[in-house]
Amino acid sequence: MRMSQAFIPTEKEAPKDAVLPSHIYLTRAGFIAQVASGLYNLMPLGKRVLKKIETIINEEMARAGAQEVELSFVTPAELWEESGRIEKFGKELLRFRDRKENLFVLGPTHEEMMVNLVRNRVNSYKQLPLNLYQIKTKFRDEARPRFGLMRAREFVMKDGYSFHTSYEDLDREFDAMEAAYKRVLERLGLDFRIVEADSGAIGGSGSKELMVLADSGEDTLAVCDRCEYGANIEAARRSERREIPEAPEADFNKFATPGIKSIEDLGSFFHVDPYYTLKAVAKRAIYEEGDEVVVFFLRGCDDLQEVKAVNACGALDLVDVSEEELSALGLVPGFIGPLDLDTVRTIFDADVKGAANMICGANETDYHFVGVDLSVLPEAAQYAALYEVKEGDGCPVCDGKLSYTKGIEVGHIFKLGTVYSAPLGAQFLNENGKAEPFVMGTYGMGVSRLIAAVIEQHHDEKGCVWTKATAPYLVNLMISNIKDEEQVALAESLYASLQAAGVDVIMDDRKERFGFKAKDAELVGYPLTVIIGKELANGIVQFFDRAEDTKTDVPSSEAFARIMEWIG
RNA sequence: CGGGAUGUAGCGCAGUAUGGUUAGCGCACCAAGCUGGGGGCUUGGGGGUCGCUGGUUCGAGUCCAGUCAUCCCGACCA
Repeated sequence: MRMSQAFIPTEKEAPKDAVLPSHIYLTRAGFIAQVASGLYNLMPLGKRVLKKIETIINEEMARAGAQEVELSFVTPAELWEESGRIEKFGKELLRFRDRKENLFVLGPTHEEMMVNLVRNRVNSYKQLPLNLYQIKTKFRDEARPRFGLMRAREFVMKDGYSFHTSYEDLDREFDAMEAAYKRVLERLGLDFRIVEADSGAIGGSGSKELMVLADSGEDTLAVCDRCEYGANIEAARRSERREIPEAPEADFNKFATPGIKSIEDLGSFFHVDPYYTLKAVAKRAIYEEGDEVVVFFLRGCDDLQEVKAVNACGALDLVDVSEEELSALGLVPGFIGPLDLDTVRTIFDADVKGAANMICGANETDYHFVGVDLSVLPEAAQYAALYEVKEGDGCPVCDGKLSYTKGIEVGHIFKLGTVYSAPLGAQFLNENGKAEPFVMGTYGMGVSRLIAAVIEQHHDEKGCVWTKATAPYLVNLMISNIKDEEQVALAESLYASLQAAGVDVIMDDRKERFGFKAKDAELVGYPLTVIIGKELANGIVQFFDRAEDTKTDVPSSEAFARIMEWIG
């Protein structure tokens, strides 16, 4: 491409609405242009990057034996009613009627559509397993689109679905997809982590997220400093505690604790480690039908992880409860304890099961119990992991320590089982001629989000720094002075040779000054800019490596060979 | 959906408090010339329903009401 003819509208100033580096630079460098909230046009450079990512995904999917399809973007609402998700997805589903008044939705994800495609077409175990995917525009009417391509309403996603006769076979495919996704991200040149994730209300036995590590990531991850373990904070686990504080000596007793409501105060009042105090967190659990107050108990040194709490009580959501509501249930905020507490549902963190020497609220204003042995709790008490992992906690798989980092979720794979196939009646006949629902897996990857993720991870104060695999053009031939015939001649010759060699090359043949072109090259972020300028008089051109931010002199006669060598 | 802010040329902004010539500035754009290694200079140009609707007024970018849009914080996010 000749830059003099290219549509690459770069801008000196960032749009005032942009906050994230990816949003700022992709806009300034002429990759994307916003149309409305959460809607973006991709300009030529943006489209080229998208295609590169798509190509890599397609190659890895082909290698993994998945087949590409393309499902219609507009999907009949009946399918969503059939699966029951039309309510669940709520306002994120953009609905509309056609001229015959039939209701449709713009697909936010395509489980229903894919199951619908396969059911009644695949009806024998002999036709399984099957892995179908597409790379397609999706639409989710997000309550709050933001961060440019990172959280847009319309976006491009690779979504794959696999169909199996058994959970064992699903496990095999799940692992294969994890490996394939890993290769995709490695090829893109990204620093990432595959982490354990919350499966959400959908359930399923396994769920992993692919996280590109970047400070601007919206997810908090707990990662091990020694091994590969990583998990979304919502699902993170830790090893058994090794250092248990010395236990306070006290017989069971009721103690006056005037005004001592917080764990911190309680600890200093009794001079005990918060480990031996019992924290009570009351929430209102919202169910599909009805709601109730649930009190979660955990050690004072731990904090409640809300997603784990939601899963533990099977609620759709947890909301805060007012002190008045608690009082109405006979609960005394600041003094809530588990003993003889039968007016509300309670759930205990597994770590307090059978704990002794505990201090807990007495369900009476200004009183706590000391020397409590929680083995007195009824057999039927519910225990679950409720704690949130903290930095410094032990890794659950090795001797390492966990620390927090931020990640951008660019992929999510999980084992669906029969969650969709059963309600949608998608079945096959097994070896015994008996009908069974497909066992399914689903594998998503945010393709347009990956464009932003690359820049979040690879940029500096001057602009984008594309990786070799994602760059819109790998090599930029910059003619310093377009009036210099010698410079033009060399550039033209290199341009032709590189094109013939199949290299993605662009030539800056604009009638602009050196500085302008240099700034532009840095902003757009071509991995290699070959500066053909005044040094050519001495037989020298310069290689500007964007990622390394270095300039290297190269004899002009060796330019082509050295470019090919640089590409590798 | 709660809280906050902003809409003036393609982009970034001033002007609005206290209504009053022809609505300004920088960048970008067009023309000519100079310049040619870090977004260069000079001269001359083009480009505006001041988000929209209604109201107050002799007169509204400016005041009032409504409305739409966009962004930020939070809630939400298979």
